[in-house]
Amino acid sequence: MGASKSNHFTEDQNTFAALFKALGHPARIAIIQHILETKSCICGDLVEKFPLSQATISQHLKELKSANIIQGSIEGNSICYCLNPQTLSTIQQTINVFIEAEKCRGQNCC
Amino acid sequence: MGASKSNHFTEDQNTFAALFKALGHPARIAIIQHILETKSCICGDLVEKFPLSQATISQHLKELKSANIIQGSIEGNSICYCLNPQTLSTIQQTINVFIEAEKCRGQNCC
DNA sequence: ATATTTTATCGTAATATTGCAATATAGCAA
DNA sequence: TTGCTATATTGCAATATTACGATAAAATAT
Repeated sequence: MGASKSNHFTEDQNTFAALFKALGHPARIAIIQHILETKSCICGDLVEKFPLSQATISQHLKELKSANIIQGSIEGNSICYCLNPQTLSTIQQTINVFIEAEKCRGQNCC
Repeated sequence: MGASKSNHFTEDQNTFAALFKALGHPARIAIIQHILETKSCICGDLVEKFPLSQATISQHLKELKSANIIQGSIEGNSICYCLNPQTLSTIQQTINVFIEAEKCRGQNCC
């Protein structure tokens, strides 16, 4: 026991959970904010900006990338990561669905 | 090492990460969807609906509650959990800020 | 080719999460 | 009170995540 029983849930439930999970770490939120503030996101910049090792930053970038939240392209001999607007939109829609459903729910019991 | 270095990040970054983290498990997404679909959310219902033990369900409810995503009120000798619209709204706003900033960013490098 | 720079991966340790059985707690019913 | 029902908590095992040093890999520069 201890392993997540993801096979007992729907594909959507697993997909949404994976997206939110990828956002569920302050370093990864900070990385996203850094991408938004500066034009590019080069791993080395983050290493200077945050008190995390290069290996750790690289790992967080990998997680954001495998969740399709960011995408990278080679730029010189470094890599530029950018946000993937489509994935952000998917996350936005998920939250919107929750909020709309909540509005249509009528009187809550609490 | 291994502990999250949350003290090195801003309060906002930690707050947002905590909210997303709470949504980062398929069972917790499923619980939210169940609350939205049915009028009430009583722990026992979830135990019947999902292949998880009562202890596990209770633990997931506790996490959603401590993230302020749901709130509970006593109903007979069971407890009714409802969504907290304010917290959903906070999450929505966070995503919206990301998307707006991305739109204003101009040409991406990737 | 060799050195330099930049990012990725490996190996490992510390900590956190997930899940459940067992038990505790709280409210209701009789 | 005693018993019943519903949820919470505790304790523990299995797995996952976080972090970093060391090293590898890939591209550029000399």
